[in-house]
Parts: sequence; C-alpha cells; structure tokens
Amino acid sequence: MSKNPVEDDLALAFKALSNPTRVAILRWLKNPSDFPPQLEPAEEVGVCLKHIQARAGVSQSTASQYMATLQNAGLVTSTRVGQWTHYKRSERRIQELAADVSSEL
Amino acid sequence: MSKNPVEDDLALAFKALSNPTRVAILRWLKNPSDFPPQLEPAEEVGVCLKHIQARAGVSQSTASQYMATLQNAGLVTSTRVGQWTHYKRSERRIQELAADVSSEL
DNA sequence: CATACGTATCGGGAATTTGCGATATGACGG
DNA sequence: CCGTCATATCGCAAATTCCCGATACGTATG
Repeated sequence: MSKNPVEDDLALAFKALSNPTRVAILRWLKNPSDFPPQLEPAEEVGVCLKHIQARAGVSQSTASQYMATLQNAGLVTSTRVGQWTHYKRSERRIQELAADVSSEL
Repeated sequence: MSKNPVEDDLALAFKALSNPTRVAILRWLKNPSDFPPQLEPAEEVGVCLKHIQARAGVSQSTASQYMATLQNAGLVTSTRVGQWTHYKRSERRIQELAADVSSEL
C-alpha cells in the first residue's frame, strides 16, 4: 500500500502550507526580531509560541497545532527552554523544498 | 475581509498540490511522450484526460476535477481539440511558484 | 505546598474536501 | 438523426480538516 515517497513527501509539505496563516507564520519567522523580545539571541533560539499565537490571532491550542503541523512537515524545529517552546525555521528543509519544486515538480 | 494576497496566493497553489496524485500528475506531464500517443506533437498539445485518468487509476469525474483544481491554481492549461481536452504544464507558473518558494517563503 | 504561567493534547461540532456514480453537453461516425 | 465517445458538472455520503474550549502536564515562583 505504500505510495511513491517523492509525491507523498512533497504533498505533506504542501498540505502544511495549504493554510494562509501557516504560510504567514513561516514568513514571520524570517524576522524573529520583529516579535516582542524574550530570550536572546532570538535569531538562534527562535520565537516562543505565545508570541506567534498573539500575532496570528488564533487560540492557544490552534497555534500549538499549527506549529506541530509545520514541524511535522519538517519546516520548523522547536527547542524547549524552561516553560517556553521556541520555534524557528528549518532553513535547510525549506531550501530543500524550494529545490524540489524547481527540479522535481 | 481580504487577507494578505501573497499568503493566499501561495496557499492556493499549495492546496492544489496537497494531494499526492495531483503532484504525480503534474510530474507525469513533464514527459507527455510517456503516455499513449494520440495527437502529435504531444509536447505542444498536451495529454488528454483519458490517459491521465487511466494512469492515475481514478474515476473519470475525479480526474476531471483534479485537472480543474490544477488549472485553477494556474499550474496547467487546457486546450480543447475536437472532443478531447489536452492538458499541459504551465511552466511559467510553475517556475514562478518555485521562485516564490525560494524568495517569499 | 499552592498558584500562576506556557504549552500540549483531548474531544467535539462545524466546515471543507474527497471521490464516486449519475447525468448533462458536445463532438464524431454511420 | 442515433449511438458512442470524451469530457464537464451535479449531488451526495464519507472522510478529513478546522478551530475551539477544556483539560493535563511541566516549570517557575513564593
């Protein structure tokens, strides 16, 4: 029952990006310093969920799920520091996706 | 009520590509000559729905809807020739998408 | 310990998507 | 005209997604 891994992989990433808010979040994370400061350096550690939630204007649970979806697609990584979970872009994976869209698609 | 057009536009394309079969179809269309021959030159005219349907293993109506979805996202174009509708990739739009993933995302 | 905070997960109703068969439309051949 | 073929569209039940509030869990603070 296994399908073609290339198409499945691409479709998984695209599915995560099929939501405008999730696309927006990923773009926001290009500039972590645009968020309220919390833990420095933001560029390294990422942005905590609360700030993402506030900016996206969704509930806490929705924000958490959004990030889980993006993480599941490999587009972001998370780091737990104390009670905060910080998210940042996985530039490697995003670049890989861009390359795949260019060559595979 | 209008959202950010960049995110909405990207999300629309990603939504069309969030289905493994639709991704597969788009990739198949890179090599129209892999399909049973029908109208030459296939490279120019594209592939008719029947052949896409057969290869995808879905019903006729599903195949038609898949192609409508891809066309709606601008990823393919269609040309009617007699009773056949031929589909081919919109390389321009696909390239544009790749560029957006590279720069905007 | 008790409280507050940040986050993850659960459970569910609403909305959307999915993929099909049935049916409609239009082109072709006899 | 008629039957057939290729395609598009409709209608619908099943599956999935969406987004939330409620709840659980861990961490800090007093």
